[in-house]
Amino acid sequence: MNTLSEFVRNRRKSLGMTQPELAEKAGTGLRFVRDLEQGKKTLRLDKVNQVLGLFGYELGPVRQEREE
Amino acid sequence: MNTLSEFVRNRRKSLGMTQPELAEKAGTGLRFVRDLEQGKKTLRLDKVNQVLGLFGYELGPVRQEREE
DNA sequence: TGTTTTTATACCCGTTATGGTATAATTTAT
DNA sequence: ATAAATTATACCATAACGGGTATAAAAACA
Repeated sequence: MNTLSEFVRNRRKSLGMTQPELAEKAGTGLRFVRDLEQGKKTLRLDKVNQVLGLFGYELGPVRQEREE
Repeated sequence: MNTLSEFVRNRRKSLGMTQPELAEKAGTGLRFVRDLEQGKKTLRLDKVNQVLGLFGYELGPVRQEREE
């Protein structure tokens, strides 16, 4: 389904972090981290990259996944 | 450098489309397509995906490129 | 079971992305 | 070279993202 939100949540948990901790380290608001993990589609690119950067990742074009 | 903007521009040109044509097919504004190809960092995720979808792509987490 | 921690939802509000339009700059073609 | 097509830049208006806060729900734990 939504690989991005799942990716963030899995990475965060595998590092033993809470949402507030992730938001603090990424320099974003807590609300944003929650929207991200909830699969909100209208997020801003730079904010998402702030979070992914903590994991050594960033947003880039990938082949479309099958929709659900 | 900015793989996303380069990706869009290359795909668009390889399909022989102009920016207005791409915007029209993607259902976004022309200004957005221009911002995208210019490497604007604060774009909205869903809008970028509207464009990438035309090429069978979408945004997803990828390993970070060297910033240089 | 009850308590604590974590996550989800709801609200207000400042900031800003987007779309549209117009104009300038650049590229391409003749 | 000039002319046409394409792309870049600038401005305005509206919608909505993100931050903050408070509360509710859920999960984790003893």
